[in-house]
Amino acid sequence: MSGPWPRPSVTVDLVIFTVLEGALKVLLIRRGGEVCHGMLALPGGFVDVGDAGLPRPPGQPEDQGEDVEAAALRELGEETALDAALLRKHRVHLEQLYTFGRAHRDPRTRVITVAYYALVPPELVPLVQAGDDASEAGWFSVATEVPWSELAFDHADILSTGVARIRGKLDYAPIAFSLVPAVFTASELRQVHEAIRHQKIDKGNFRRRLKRMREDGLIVEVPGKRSSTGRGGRPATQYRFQAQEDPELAARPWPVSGRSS
Amino acid sequence: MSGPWPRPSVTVDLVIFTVLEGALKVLLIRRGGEVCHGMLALPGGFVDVGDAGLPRPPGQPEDQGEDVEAAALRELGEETALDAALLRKHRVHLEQLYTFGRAHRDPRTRVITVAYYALVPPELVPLVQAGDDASEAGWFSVATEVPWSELAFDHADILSTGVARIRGKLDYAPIAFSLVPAVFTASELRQVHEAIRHQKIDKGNFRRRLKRMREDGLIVEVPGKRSSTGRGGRPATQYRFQAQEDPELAARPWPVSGRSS
DNA sequence: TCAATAGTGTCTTTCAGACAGTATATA
DNA sequence: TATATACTGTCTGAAAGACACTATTGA
Repeated sequence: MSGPWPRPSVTVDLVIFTVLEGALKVLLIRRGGEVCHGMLALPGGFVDVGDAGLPRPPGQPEDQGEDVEAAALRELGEETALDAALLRKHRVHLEQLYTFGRAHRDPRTRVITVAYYALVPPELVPLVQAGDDASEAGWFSVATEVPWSELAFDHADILSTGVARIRGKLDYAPIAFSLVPAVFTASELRQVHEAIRHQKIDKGNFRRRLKRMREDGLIVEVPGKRSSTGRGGRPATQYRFQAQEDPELAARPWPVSGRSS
Repeated sequence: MSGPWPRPSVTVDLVIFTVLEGALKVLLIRRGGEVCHGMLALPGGFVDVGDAGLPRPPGQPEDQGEDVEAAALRELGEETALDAALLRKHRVHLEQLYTFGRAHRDPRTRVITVAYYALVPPELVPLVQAGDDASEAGWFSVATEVPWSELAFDHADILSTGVARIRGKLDYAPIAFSLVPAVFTASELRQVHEAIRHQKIDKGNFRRRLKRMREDGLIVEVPGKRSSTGRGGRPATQYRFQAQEDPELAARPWPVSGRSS
């Protein structure tokens, strides 16, 4: 029922975001392969599925390879040249975005891709070595620099979906905290919101939200003040994100009914 | 780079919801296969990928099979015994949920599954023939009847994700309209909201939301009144959902910069 | 008449947007 | 001093929750 049947290739593609100079940016690499040669593309690669579906001696169990999530994490490390410890330490956020499975989205062979997005804090950006092959690539401002019509395959769709996703979640999920330094000021957090929404936000109103976050224990004040810009002005209070226990862990929609036997 | 490599199997699994007797229900089928025999499972099946990855005469193009989305739609038709025309006519909602790609989630071979959820209006439920093989199966109340520990594979995770998704989208997406008859009363729509959220909603406050929907052109009044229950009481005003042009069609996050050449 | 359902109105709280004003730093 | 940034307060309106009330049907 599942052995000798034809199977698709499965890849992961990554929409890696950061915020630099007040602008939302995405990491793109220059393609070298046969197809879409020279175009810009999202980083990605094949999911390691071991020897799945290949003939093997009877009795030997199949090596099923890595989780799709693990493949995304591995690719993130490879494409940015950041090791797993750094990614963890700086709480780089990685989340599944959508699966793109149109036939012929890759003309060579059937490829289904599971897209993820990642949020890289600006402090890590100088360490990122985009693309092992060191070809022309790097961070592109989503608003002004991404050459939408020059993106390979359906990567423009994937990128659009990624931007829409972080915009949609910005107001109710801790998206922005993954795009500021570990210790941040109100202005820095606001500028990240402005970059993602691509519009100005009222200072006073944003402070009110910050105040609620503090009351809710979502952020805590950090001793010491710091000028956000360095170019003068009154120094700002600093904050730190206070990670909550993951609400998804308690996620069985209703009490388990259990087996009566 | 993509020919002779091992590939995973890819399936679609469906979380098919309806609301019956004031309760959110999901369609489960009794498994007959070798693995997880006798357990309950979400309906699903393999994505047709043509002859992808198989050896073929040089020069002959690969048959890449069907889109993943098309596979989900096809499975929905097969598992419910509803034809495509009926699904369209009754605006059955089908949307990608999440992709589950843990290694060993199926012990036989590496299987990555793209989960979709579907919303079936109650008027269609009597026509649904659950499972071609006609084994014991059917609609289970998510709150009281689903035997979570007896679900095959990781289908409990998939179902949980589906319930969480429609709950999260209930207040800002037209989820509920796909779970009432084409012409509905305020009470009927409210009961669908109550079933999904699994708690009572104040009549008056819900009416206020309905009023706004009418002002926004989201719903329109239908002439004629009808008692919701049939057991007496004052007859209710009827409404009809007014489909909007899909906002996702205008979705390029920023103006296309275009090629300068 | 009662029971059941439909529908209205009001009070309160929360929160966002707009905007004016004050406070503290550097040059 | 001027300028830049940080921070506070106030007015308004939109919307949700709680709850009391009236209206119209069938039995």
